[in-house]
This record gives sequence, structure tokens and C-alpha cells, in this order.
Amino acid sequence: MTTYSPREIESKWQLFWSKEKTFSVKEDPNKKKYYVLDMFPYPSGEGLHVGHPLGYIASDIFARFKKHQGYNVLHPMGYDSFGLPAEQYAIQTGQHPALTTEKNINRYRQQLDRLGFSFDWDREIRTSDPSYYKWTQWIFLQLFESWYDLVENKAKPISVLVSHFEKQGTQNLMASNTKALVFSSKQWNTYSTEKKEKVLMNFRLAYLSMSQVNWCPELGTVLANDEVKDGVSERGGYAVEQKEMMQWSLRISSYAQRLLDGLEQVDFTPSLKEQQRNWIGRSEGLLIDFEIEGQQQNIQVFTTRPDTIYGVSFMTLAPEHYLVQQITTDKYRSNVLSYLDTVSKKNERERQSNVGNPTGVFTGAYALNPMNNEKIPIWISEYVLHGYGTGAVMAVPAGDQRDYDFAKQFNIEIKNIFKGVSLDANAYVEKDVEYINSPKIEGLNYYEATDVIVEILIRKKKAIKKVNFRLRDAIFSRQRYWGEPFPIFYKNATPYPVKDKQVLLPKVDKYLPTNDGRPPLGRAKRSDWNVFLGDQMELNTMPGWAGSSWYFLRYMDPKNKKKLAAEEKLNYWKQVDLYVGGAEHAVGHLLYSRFWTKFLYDLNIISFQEPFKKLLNQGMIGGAIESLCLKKEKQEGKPVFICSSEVENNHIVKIPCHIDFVSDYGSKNSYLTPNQIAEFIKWRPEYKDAIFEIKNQQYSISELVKDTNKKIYTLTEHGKMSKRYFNTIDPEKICDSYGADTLRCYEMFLGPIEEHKPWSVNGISGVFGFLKKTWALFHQAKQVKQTNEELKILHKTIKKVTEDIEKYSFNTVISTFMIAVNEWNKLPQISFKTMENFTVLLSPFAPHISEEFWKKLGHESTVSIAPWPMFDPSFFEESSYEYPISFNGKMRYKLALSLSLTKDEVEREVLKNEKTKNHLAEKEVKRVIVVPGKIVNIVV
RNA sequence: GCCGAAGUGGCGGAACUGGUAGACGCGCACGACUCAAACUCGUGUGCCUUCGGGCGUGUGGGUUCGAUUCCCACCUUCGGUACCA
Repeated sequence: MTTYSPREIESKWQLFWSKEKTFSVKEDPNKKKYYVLDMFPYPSGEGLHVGHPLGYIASDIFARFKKHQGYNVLHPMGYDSFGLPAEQYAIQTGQHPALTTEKNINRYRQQLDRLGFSFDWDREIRTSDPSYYKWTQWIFLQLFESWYDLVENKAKPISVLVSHFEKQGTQNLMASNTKALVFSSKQWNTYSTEKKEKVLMNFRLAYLSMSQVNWCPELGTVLANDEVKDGVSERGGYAVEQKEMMQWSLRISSYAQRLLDGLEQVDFTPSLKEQQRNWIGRSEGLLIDFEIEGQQQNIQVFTTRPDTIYGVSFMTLAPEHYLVQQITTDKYRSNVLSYLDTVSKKNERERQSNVGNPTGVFTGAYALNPMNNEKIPIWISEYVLHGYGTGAVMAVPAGDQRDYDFAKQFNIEIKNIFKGVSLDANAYVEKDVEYINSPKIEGLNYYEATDVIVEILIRKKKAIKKVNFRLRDAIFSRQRYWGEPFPIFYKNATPYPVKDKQVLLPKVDKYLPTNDGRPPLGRAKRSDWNVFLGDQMELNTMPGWAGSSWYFLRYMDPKNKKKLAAEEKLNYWKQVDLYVGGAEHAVGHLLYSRFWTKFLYDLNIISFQEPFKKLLNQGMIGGAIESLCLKKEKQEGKPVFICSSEVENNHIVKIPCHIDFVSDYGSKNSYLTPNQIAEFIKWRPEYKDAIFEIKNQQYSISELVKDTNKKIYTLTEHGKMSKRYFNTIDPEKICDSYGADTLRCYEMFLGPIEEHKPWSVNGISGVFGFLKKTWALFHQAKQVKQTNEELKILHKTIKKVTEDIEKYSFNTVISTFMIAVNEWNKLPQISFKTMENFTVLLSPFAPHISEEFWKKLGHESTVSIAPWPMFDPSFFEESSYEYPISFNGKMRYKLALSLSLTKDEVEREVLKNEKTKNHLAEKEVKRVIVVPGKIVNIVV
């Protein structure tokens, strides 16, 4: 027997798979399809670390499993290759981002190839490849050429809208728009081309508008709402401010209800669905008109609590509200103007930061409560969001905490409308109330009261029902170079689509904005563009999520030059059956790709509305971050390091330390020996004069190396695995020492796939040992008849492995393998037939060693297409069972009894047993529970 | 604050639908092999114990013959979100 040498066999089989095109797949109507997809990576310069492949391993296991079961499995991989880091690098070095990207992709590919994935690389896609982004641009144009019909609830061609305008103007039109327009067909027909385009822009699903955007000066670009976290950019953590800019947006808000409803059809985790629901933020309420005293116009407010209308004691408008100037009285004008001025200087974050301490001014105007004509003062406050509802709020301090805080701040009356409720400290936001001071609804509960108020206001034509969504339209322009160029040109400041030819990214001399602040594409001369029409080309590029919103479709037909994918292929592969990726994309990517899928469905391009049937979120593999603790104050100009146990009494700076130097890294007692400190200093020479304080004694490095018993303790934290913390583990390193099969099994063995877990090499030797044991066991197998014992172990294993893979419980599968091998090892002999079956079970997890076994068993072809073993329950027909005998629910001993015994017979056997008598001692048996084939419980 | 997920040995974790808590692996201890070490193999390993047993799945209560599993309250950790009317 040769020893198990993963290096040799793994590269051999990887070559075999790629030569034989083992995993290349074609549409086959005679076979059931299964589509397994990974979230494709952005190829960063840092390469992969052991955390990245976790999801790829899981999906690969599942894809291989389905292949064994006879499915036609689509399992592709590609690269989300447009993005900021390559561009940032280009700015620094002048190197074209395409070159960096290419280099990074090659590195990724090399790392991926070593892990033995069953990807069909013939289907590889790259979002930055013109042959790919041609279709991203195409979808954008379809959005541009569409509007949303609210009657049929679907997108329709803009030509349908134009003919509607020609015949009826805006009459009988129910369409999503930016603002409500009213015109007749006569008017429409007199409009100029430019005027018509402006009107249509109001309806297009991809539209240009002046909008409040999240501007990030450091990145030199705008960001979508979900790219901003806590007021800073998600990537890089730079400050973000609000700015008015002309930008492309996508009318995702039209799809809000469908995006919400679609969640019922898909198998995502509850928490992820919840996040999407919150992001969409549906609320049902009422639009109520309040007359303004002495004015023609009304103020419209949106409320979800019409039942509290008798508690309205003031009204608040957003500073941007269109009626502010008009209703402000002369007496309060200067006050209002100075407030508006203060607010305009604040960014969104500052405006939202003073919770509980609101600001605002009185306008001098009064509104009239439609229920009782009471006068209500109208205020302005920054806490009211211009973009939500109507930008005006009927303030009910009794029932809303924000209104309550505002009223307290400005000494406005707090009207109590709830019986038996104290409003001394807080508003009362619960709905389990009885009303007082509310003439029409006293004595009613919340639901009845709401119905009554709604009915009255609607009858008086003072209100209409309305559903509001928090979801905003998505800004689609980025002021960057490395993204999809828009297929758009401008003539007389009006945008038109470029239809006949694909617009390619032009050459530029630098990847920076122009001196006059236009995006980098502004540097391209007319001749640098492959297409130049009109006065000017669009200078923005598309955001990172454009290419990733539809890529799962392109894998079905990646080389198609005429269409985004051929119809018959789209109809064959359909939805992704299993999608594996990180939960951090919960709202961004997943929402946008669901939106584009629904849009393409409306266009009859695809036959399904949800892109991903089942989503599996893999947890992150964290790393231990090890830092040396540096005192903030230097001592005689020298840096001082102290032990992590001493940090409480000192101000320290954490200096991340490469985990290669640290002993017991990841544990509470991680430390550096003097030799390791010397290594650290070699790595960070700026600390060569540092003083190390150990147990109140100070040492220089030269003193320390003389006493090897000294230790300096490092601070251990758990966090991301990242180059920045010097704690990344390269999967290739693991492959070098243990092999890919061990790495694959070990990453699965770490724990449930969805959970976050720290990386540690501690357990890896156990998994490696298991493969070695399996190797040895295999080489002991003989051409003999299968014994009942080995078959029993085999079928127990088949059952458990199959069930667990179907539950995505991969960690327990590895345990099951280990148990089986341990048990077979105890038998005097093992047959080839048993090992053959086991090899198939093992192959999704450890494909290389399995191929090797398969060949040694005499097969010519790959193990990856061998049929999955069938479970045979007949091996488990037992005649007796070892009953656990428990007393008051605690198991005390076991007793083997025939399964043919009745309950009474079991009870009798148990009670007359010596051990039962011992356990009972003097106590009396109150009751005996017998569950046949399960347990016996004696109650004393 | 609100929403979601999760708390089990020294560690990663297992336990079907309420039925033997701690599978499997790491670590540790002892033993075999070896001149020796590594490798490998074997045995043991939740805690306490007066060796009878007692206690144990974040805490406190409840339902049950029986609870890691179901119910109520609370604590902690992680993730999301934050004036959305």
C-alpha cells in the first residue's frame, strides 16, 4: 500500500477534470435540471483566504450530490469585475483597471482550481467584459423604454404610453411617476420633441432627475442608500453628504408591492426576509387634507393612525415642503428663513442626530382639523422627512413619541385622548386603548375607531386610503471610470438611447474627475469613443450592482451574441435552485436582482418572477486578531509595549501583530516569546528600540532574548479575516500541507454552514487523520462477500449522509463518515463492494481521493457520475431493542428486550429485574411509562 | 429603542417530531511501538463525590411520567435598522 499523498493525486485529478471537461454541461431535455449558484466574487488584489471558499465548498458538495442523483447540474462561476479597488489602484499607478483586474482574476482562478470545484469553466463570465456588459446596457435601455402600468401592475413599452397620450392625454392613466402631471391629448400633440421627452422622463423606469443624493467626496461619487451605513460609505468608511445632482435612477419603488409579495414564494431565512420587508417598509394609512386658515390650498398629510385625529395639536412640515414659503406669515418670516438656512447647512446625518431634542419654528399659520375645525398651529421641523409620505405630519403628542418630544420642547399642548393613560413621561403608542375627548369614537376599540374615522373623512372627501413604502428609487449613476458606460447621448440637453452600436468604455489619460468636476469619462475626447452621437455622451457609469443583478441568466448562454440568452436555454434552466452567499447582500444585491427579474418577466423574456428559489447564507469565518499593546505615551522617546493583562490601567494603541509570530494565537493567553518578539521587530523595524514591560520590569529586546522564559501577552480579539490585521490564511497553504480534500472536509466540519465561526487550525489534523484512515481501510478491502455487519454500517451511513446533505447539514455528514470508518475498522475484514458505495458518498466532499479509489476499483470513468447509493431499510429489521430504563426521567441502565413484547410484558420484565429493585431501594413505584421501541420510565 | 438569530464540557460542535445530553473531532492524561522524538495504535476524559450517589444544556418560573427541545419573564452575545408619521 502506498501512503496517502494528496499532493500527487489532487493535481492529477484536477488535470483530468479539466482535460476531459468532466463538468461541462449542456441542456438536455431528457434530464431534470438543477442550478446551483455561488455569489460571484469581486477579484480583489488580496486573493482568497480560507473564509471565502466556505460557501463555494458547500455549493460544490450540493452540486456534485445532485449530479450523482442524475440531475443535469448547472454550476458556473465568474467574476464581478467592475469595481472601486481596481480603479483606485489605477488612479495611483496609471495602470488600466482592466489589466489589474485580469491579473487578479488569474490569481483567483489559480486558487480556486486547487480546491477541486466542479465548475463549468466554459461558462465563465466577467461583468467588465464588453460582451457581457453589452447586455447590462441592453437591460438598461429596456428600462429606459418602459413605464409602469398600475392597473395591470406591470412594465410596458413607452410606445404604449405615447399612444395613450396621443389619444387621451393623462386621462384614465394609472402609472408610476416622479410627479403627477395632467394634460390633454390636444396639449400633448402640440408639445415639442424636447417637451415630450421631458414628460416621458417622468414615467420611464430608468429616468433622469434632479435628486438628493449621497455624495461621497473622498470616493468622488454618489452612493445608493444601501451603500451608506451610519452616515459613512460602506466601502472605506468615508463621510457622505447630501447634494442635489442630475442622476439616473431606477423606478424600483413601482415594484415595492411585488417585491414584498414575492418573498412568500422563496425559501430565504426568516431574518433575511425580515430585513427585506423592513427595507421595503410598507405602511397602510390615510392621506388627509387639512385646510389652511385663510388660504386656498390644503396641506395633505399621511398617517397610519387616523384614530388619533382628535389628538392633533399641531402640524409639522419638512423644511423643503412646497407650502412653507407661501403660508409663513410676515411676523414669523425672518424666523423661518433663518431656520431654513441653518437646516440647509446640515447633512442628513446631522439632521437626524438630535433625537429627543428636536428643533423647529412656528410659521404663524394654522390648519383646521377636518373633524372639528379646531385651529392647529403649523410648525416646520427637520425631523420630518421630505421624501416620505407627503412631507407633512399631523402631530399627535399623545400617541407618537417624536410628536411628544417636539411638543414638550416647544410647550405645545398635549391633548390626552386615551382613557386612563398618563402622559406625564411618554407618549402612549400601544393600540389597546379607549378614547376620550374624541366625540365620534368614544367607547370603541382601535379597529372600530379607525374604521369610523376613515369612513367619515372619505365621505366628506377629506381623505383617501393610501399605501406608502419606505423603499426609494435607486440612484443608478456613478461618477467613476471602471463601470458600465451608459448607452445614452445628449442632444439639446435631452438624453437619447444609442441603439445600433454598443458603447464601449473609452480610453482616458487619467482615472480622475476632470478639473471642472465632471466624471472621469469627461476626459475622453470625441475620437476616444467608439460611438459619439449628439452633443455629448453620458459621462456617468453604472453602479456595481448593475452587472450582478442579472448575471445568473447569462451563465445559461454566456456566449450568445444576439440575445442576453436564448429563449430555450432560459426556459430550460429557469430559476437558480440553490444560491449560496453571504448575508451581507441581504438588501442590496438580492433586492435589485429580484427587481430586474420581475422586470424581465414583464417583458416576457423569462417565465419566472423570482431569481433564487432557495438561498443559503454561509457564515463568515472570522480570524483571531492579535495585537501588541503599545502605551500611548512614549518613555524617553521610546515606545513601550505592555502585556494585554495590564491594559485596564493604561491608555494603549493596538498594534496588529502577524499571527505567524504569536504563540497560542486565538486563545486568551496568546503571547510572544523573546524570539518571536525579535521576529516581530524584524517585521516592524520601527520598534527596534521599544521597551517591553513584563510584570513591572522593563526590558529591551537585547535583554529579553537572553531570558527565553519571559513572555509578553498579546491582546486577542475576534474579527474579520483581513490583510489589514495580518491574520489571513491562504487556502493554498492548507492545500500544500494537507490537501484540498482535507480543507474541504475541515471547513464543513467546523460547524453549521450558516453560523459565524472562528478559524482555527486546531482540529484539522483530525480530519486529515480521517482521510488517512479511510485510505488505509480502502487498501485493506478484499474481493469478499459483504457481511451483514458491514452492510448495516453502510446503509446507516447512506441514510444519514443523504438526509443531512438535503438539510445542508454538512458538518454532521463528516462525523457520520468518521463513525462509519471507525466501525468498519473494528471488523475483521471489509469488501470492495462496500468501499465502492462509500466512495460515492464521500466523493462530493473529498472528490480527489474518491476519484483515486474509483479508479483503483477498476472504473474507467469519473466517479462524479456514479449513481448515488440507495438506502435499504431491510438491514434494520431488528427483533430486540436495548431499552433505556429511566427513573423519574433519568436513564439508569439498559435492558435488551424483544420488540414483540406488549407494553404490559415490558413493564413486568423491567420491574422484576434486579437492577430495578436496586434503584428503587425502599421507594414505591407510582407509575410505569412504556413507549415500545423507545424508552421505559419508572415514576417513584 | 425596534426587528431577527443564537447561548450546551477546556475548545469546535452533536441530539429525529418532547424520549439514553455531550455523538464526531481537537486538547489533555496514561499506555504500546521507538535508543529517543515524531508518526501510528490502544484506553480514559462534563462537574462534584464520603464512591452510595448528587448536580448538570445562559438565569428564574411553568406545562409534562419525561424538557437542550414547548410556554412565560429576564440576562448576555452577534447581525440588521434607526426620527418612515
